[in-house]
Order: sequence, then structure tokens, then C-alpha cells
Amino acid sequence: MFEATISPLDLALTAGSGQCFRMAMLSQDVCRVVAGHRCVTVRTLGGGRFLFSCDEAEYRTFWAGFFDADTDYDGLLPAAHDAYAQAAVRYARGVRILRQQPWEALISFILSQRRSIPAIRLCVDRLCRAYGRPVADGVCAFPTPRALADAPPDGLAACSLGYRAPYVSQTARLVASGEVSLDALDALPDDALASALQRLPGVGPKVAACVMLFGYHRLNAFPVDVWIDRVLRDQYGGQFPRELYAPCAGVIQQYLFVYARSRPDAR
DNA sequence: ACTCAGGTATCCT
DNA sequence: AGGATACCTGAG
Repeated sequence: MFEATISPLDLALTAGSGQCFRMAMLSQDVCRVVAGHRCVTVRTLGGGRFLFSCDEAEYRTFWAGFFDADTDYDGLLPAAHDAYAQAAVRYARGVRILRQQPWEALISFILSQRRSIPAIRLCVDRLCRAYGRPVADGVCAFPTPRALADAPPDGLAACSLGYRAPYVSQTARLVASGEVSLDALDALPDDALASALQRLPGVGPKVAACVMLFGYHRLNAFPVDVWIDRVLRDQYGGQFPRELYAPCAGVIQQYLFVYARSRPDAR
């Protein structure tokens, strides 16, 4: 057990923010997170304090980085420039951009297209159970590129990937063979990284932006999905001033996303 | 039974 | 370059 201070952090908002599909609330203030080959339980204690089920060494070497604990999210963005953005920032305080692995983010968001968040969770979970190494009781790690590259088509189909199965299969082969190195892509500037990702099957502008934001921690990446599209249309006349939030436009995007989804009546 | 879901690839003009 | 359409499948 280790007690850490991470402020602001709202586990439930972050878990439900659609950036990570392996972070689940077990109760109102406890969540379980699986990342890499690790699994941890986190309890909200209040006052920015959290109780991690791991020891201090594991927290410091892994989970602190995963939760981006050293970044001051209150000081990250300039003041919001309009009432809607201000409301979003206020509502979504405590949402952080987790530092997930590029590979897991890549496959997760290829799977995400044209699906609801609960359906994506289900799908990722099935994939992990079928092809990931067990890491704890009833919990499996995210499958390696090799494991997915070698998975037979009917195996992937059994995970209900639908028409995305060939995308996953082909992308996994490109990564497993070394033809595409996700590590090497990290050296690229944002625009080059975006185009490189979009050369992968099943990866278009939206998925590439999600992989950049959530997998490569490129905080200026700005995914536009149906919710953000509605917000941009209805609240900003189609012209959102994302440059005002550079180099962290992706953070305001995430706040807008969480806020918009919290009030589906206000479309 | 029906629409919609954190889109992309492909095929048009 | 920009618009239309098909696509697997679970949730509401």
C-alpha cells in the first residue's frame, strides 16, 4: 500500500472519459486499472490523497507516470475564453491525460470506431482474455503485437471485432514484423506522427489524434468525434479557437468531451 | 424493431 | 477536394 497525492484527480471522471478502456470503477471511490503487465487498485481518500494497492517503488517507477502525477493540470491551460469552455473546465476538473502505451492506444482506438464506450470496453476485455497474458486473478494484460498478428481470423471474430478485425490483424503484423516501429515514431513532430499513424489500416484522422493524445501524450492533438463535432457546431459556429489552448488543445478537447457527454439533453 | 455509437475506406463527381 | 455509402455489433 502506498498513499500518494495527485491533485486534481477524479478517478470516476477519468475512468469514464473514454481515453482508457481498462480503468473501471469498483465502487464510488475505488477503481482498478490495468496497464502494461501491471494491475492496481486505487482508493480516493479525499483532499487529493489516494491509496494505491502497490508499494511505493512500483508507484514511483510506474503509476506516477501513468497518472501523469507530476503535471499541474490546474495550471496547464490558459483561462477558458468563453462561458461554455469555462463550464467544461469547471465540470471536468480532475480529468487527467493518462500516459498509456502507444500500442494499446492504437489498437483500442482502431476498435473504437462507430461503437459506444461500453461496447469498446467489452471488446478490449475479450481481446485481453483471449490473447493477453494473465497478470492477476481474472485480469489479463493487453495482447502483444505478436499475439494479435498470430491470432487466427475466427479468433478475432470471436472477440466481436466486426469489420475492424482485419484492421487489427494487419496493423499488428506491421508492428510485430518491425516494419513499423511505434517507438521510433515517438521521435517525429506532431504532423509527421499524424501522417505516419494514418498509413496504418483502420487509422484515420480521429483515431490518429486519439493515439497521439492518449498513447504518445501529445497534448496538442485534438480528436474530433461526433460529440466534439456537435459542440464545435452548436457552441462555436464550427470554428473552435484551438490555437488559444496550444500547446495543450487536447486537454480542453477532453474537458469539452466529458462535459458534453454529461449533459446529453443539451445538444 | 430501430437508431446510434469517440470513423474509415472506397467510390463517386 | 468534397460528398455519399457500406460496414460488424452492442447499447439504449
